[in-house]
Amino acid sequence: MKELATVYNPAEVEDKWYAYWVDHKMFHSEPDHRQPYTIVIPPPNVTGVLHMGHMLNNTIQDILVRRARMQGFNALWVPGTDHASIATETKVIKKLADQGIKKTDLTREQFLEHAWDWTKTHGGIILQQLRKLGASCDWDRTAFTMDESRSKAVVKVFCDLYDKGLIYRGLRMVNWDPENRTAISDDEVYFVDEKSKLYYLRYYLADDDFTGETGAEEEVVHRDAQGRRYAVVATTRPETIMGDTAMCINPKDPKNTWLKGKKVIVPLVGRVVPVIEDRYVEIDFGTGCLKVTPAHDKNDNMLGKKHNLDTIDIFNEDGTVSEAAGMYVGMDRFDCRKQIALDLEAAGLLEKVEDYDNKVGFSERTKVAVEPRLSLQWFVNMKHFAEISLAPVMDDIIRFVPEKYKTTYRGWLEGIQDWCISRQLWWGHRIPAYYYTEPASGEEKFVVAESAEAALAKVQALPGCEAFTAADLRQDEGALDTWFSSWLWPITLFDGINNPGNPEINYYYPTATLVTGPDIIFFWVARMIMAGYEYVGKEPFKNVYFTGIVRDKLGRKMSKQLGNSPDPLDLIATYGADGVRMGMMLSAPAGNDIMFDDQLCVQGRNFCNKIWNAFRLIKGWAVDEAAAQSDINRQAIEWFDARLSATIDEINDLFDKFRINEALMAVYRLFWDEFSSWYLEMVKPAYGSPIDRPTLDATIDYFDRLLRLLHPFMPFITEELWQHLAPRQDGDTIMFAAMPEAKAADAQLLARFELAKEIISGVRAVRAKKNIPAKEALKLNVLGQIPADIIAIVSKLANISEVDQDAEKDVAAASFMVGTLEFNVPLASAIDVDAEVARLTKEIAYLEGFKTSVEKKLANERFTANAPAAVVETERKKLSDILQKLEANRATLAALSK
RNA sequence: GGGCGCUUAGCUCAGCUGGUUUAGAGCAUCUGCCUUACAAGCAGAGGGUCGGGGGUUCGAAUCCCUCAGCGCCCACCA
Repeated sequence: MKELATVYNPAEVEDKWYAYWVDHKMFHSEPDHRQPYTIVIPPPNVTGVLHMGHMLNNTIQDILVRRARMQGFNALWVPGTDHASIATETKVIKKLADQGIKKTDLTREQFLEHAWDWTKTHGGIILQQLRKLGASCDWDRTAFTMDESRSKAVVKVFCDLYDKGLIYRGLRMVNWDPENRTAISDDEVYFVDEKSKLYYLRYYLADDDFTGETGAEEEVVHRDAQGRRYAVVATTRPETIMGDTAMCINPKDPKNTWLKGKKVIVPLVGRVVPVIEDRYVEIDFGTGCLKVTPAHDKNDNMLGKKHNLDTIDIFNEDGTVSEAAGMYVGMDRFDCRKQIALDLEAAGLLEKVEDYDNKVGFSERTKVAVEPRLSLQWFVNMKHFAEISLAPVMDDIIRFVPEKYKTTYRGWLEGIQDWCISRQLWWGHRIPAYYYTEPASGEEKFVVAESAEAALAKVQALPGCEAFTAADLRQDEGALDTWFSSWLWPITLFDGINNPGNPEINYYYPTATLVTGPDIIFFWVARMIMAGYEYVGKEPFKNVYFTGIVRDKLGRKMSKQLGNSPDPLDLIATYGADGVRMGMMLSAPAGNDIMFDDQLCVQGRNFCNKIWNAFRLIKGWAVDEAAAQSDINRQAIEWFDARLSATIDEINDLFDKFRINEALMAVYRLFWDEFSSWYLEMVKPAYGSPIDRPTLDATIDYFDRLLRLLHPFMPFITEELWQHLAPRQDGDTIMFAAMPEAKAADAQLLARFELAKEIISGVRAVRAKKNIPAKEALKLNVLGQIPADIIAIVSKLANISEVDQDAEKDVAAASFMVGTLEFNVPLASAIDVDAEVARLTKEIAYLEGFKTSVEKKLANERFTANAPAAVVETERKKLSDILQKLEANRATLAALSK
């Protein structure tokens, strides 16, 4: 290896090693005799670009999969993309609009051609970006939710569920997105608090039979100047009055009793509608009168069904007013609201307008206000699926990390609604339902089949339909919800639907861990569990690790509008992929949002540099084959061996708990503090001197093991250094080097070294305080005894020329204590008596306070009687230690004061 | 409206089946060092009484109640 720069340059190594891994197919997996460890990527939108959320998510997956690979598992991480029906279709429509093309001007085939073009142009960019991050995906297996294999499976599942009676078609109130002109599921709607208006409208009594006599009802009846009676209805949506087919009151509402059995006139529209009674109406809201528009409100629809009301759909698919409304035809719903308010006002039918805070549902994709709309859609009956998917999560067969999401999951399953899976979109899996006209009745009927041919065969088998041709069948125009393909992802990646029980699905399924955000726990996680049990009979994954949301350091969600989201590729260019990965992981406990700050990447980059320089040091050592190993070196090796084992235990435990950020911190400290600051300083030969062979070999071995521990977190720098640490051959890689395992660590040995470290720090503190250069050797007096086998190490690292055990107190010396042991450092210059006195006085005051609290505790009979013996014993030990320390400090103080 | 979670050093977080020397880590800060691995560094130091209040207990950051603030999820009040 050539001369190494003092600063690590990631740009020089990252692409090189990624290409090496790919060229050697090191990410590729085939079933074999080893235990599998499978991760399926949450497929990003095919036309998406990498954002910080992906960075976090994929870094975690890569860490898990690389670690498993090194632990001897047959690790596989399958990549792929999602066709993202609505999102992609929206983008394509927008792009076409820029070219002056309207979707409605195109045929389905023409539109799909544009969509595929778009997909091919922008598709997979994100997968290229993942390579920069170091993602060790098996690219040979890259899948797409709309490729042939996945599409076939989706259709097969649809037909299967239909045959099982779990999919049905029905006229239902759905959430309608007028922008994309499609139904969307409940989960794709988000609610926003809006300052809106509450309009109070007059509904005059039809056939007012008022005789002029006033009765008890007088005070609650509204009359206009002519004495005509009317009811007042409060609504936020006056534009829907054309769809009113009733007015509803609560039968127990005393102030509206006079309306019972009456008919009222819908303002402006002039339609006479009945007053119905239903307990659903809140007496205290508004006037207690509710206008009922069965076509445009979920609850009104429920009322309509219950009371047999007409349903008048007054909106077109795009949210404009329809012919059926009879007025304002063609006007946009929101323009109509403004206009109708003006017209009502002019007609004297608007009582008043109040400010009102309410929630409005918006389409997640198009950000357009959702319109409740009655339409024929396809649904999955979820009751069955809820039943098969609850227990495995509650019983931890599928483990959720963090656990709190089990509650969320249960809550959703318990209140589950049928899943609307049809979308009036073209980009997606087309619904395999085929319509035909039944000759006998002239009614439209349909069959569900996996192909047009199969559908035709089915129809031809029906009486009177024998002569049907393909031209007599018309396939459903709609497509399926994207999640209807995603929920099969862990199965279809191994062809488990088309080819059940094949060797791949048997081997790789169930997968190990799913890493995803809690925002799609219902959309995706829950449904994969359902599909897993339905189609494989087994859980799709054993663990689900929910990541948090990546926020900026001010806690704001990263967004394009705010411009607070860094470009991941820029970050990688600046800090290196390893540095960025580390920055992401340093503050990412499972399920907690992470406050991302470039500073974290700086820390990651600095750590790379630290590793780099430790390597430079070791590689720079000359070896003396004949030299004997010193005691210091032998002890340092023994100690680090124990230290390493203890940390490996800790790391394993942390990984079991998915506390990955803490595992990283443990390796970080192991490398930086224990290895670099302590171990290397212990064995480092004097400048220009060679090192002995056994120590060099041991050090290289430790470095190798540390690189392996670090590799899942920082794949590039570890591969680079591992390659140069020892002679390697083409095809060698740290990726498959075994993850170091722990041996039993000698606790006493570790304790002895902790004491040595504290003594060394004590001496260094004296130096710092007295401004004594490190080069100047000092003498150390121990007022007692320290283990003989740490003397040499203390001497080397603290630059001590002589250690005097059982020494007498030296008043002129600087002193410090480690535990109850006192140390004196004789100084050439006089010590600062005033400063020492002040220090000791402070220390004594502290110990006195401490002593009092412990004594109080021990004097309490109820404490000594009730507390466990061990606890009382530690309190006694505490007290005796305090007394010893007090005595030592007091003696020093007394001597100084003489 | 219901449910869940959070509030510990300047920042981000551990600790919370109550007791392990009157709370730990990383970063940041301060002081001194360009000591031939690393100034993207080395050595040393300071800093919190655990959101407020009440309770249980011999003993509480750790359990209970309550108040306040923050966040998330679910829900058909027009």
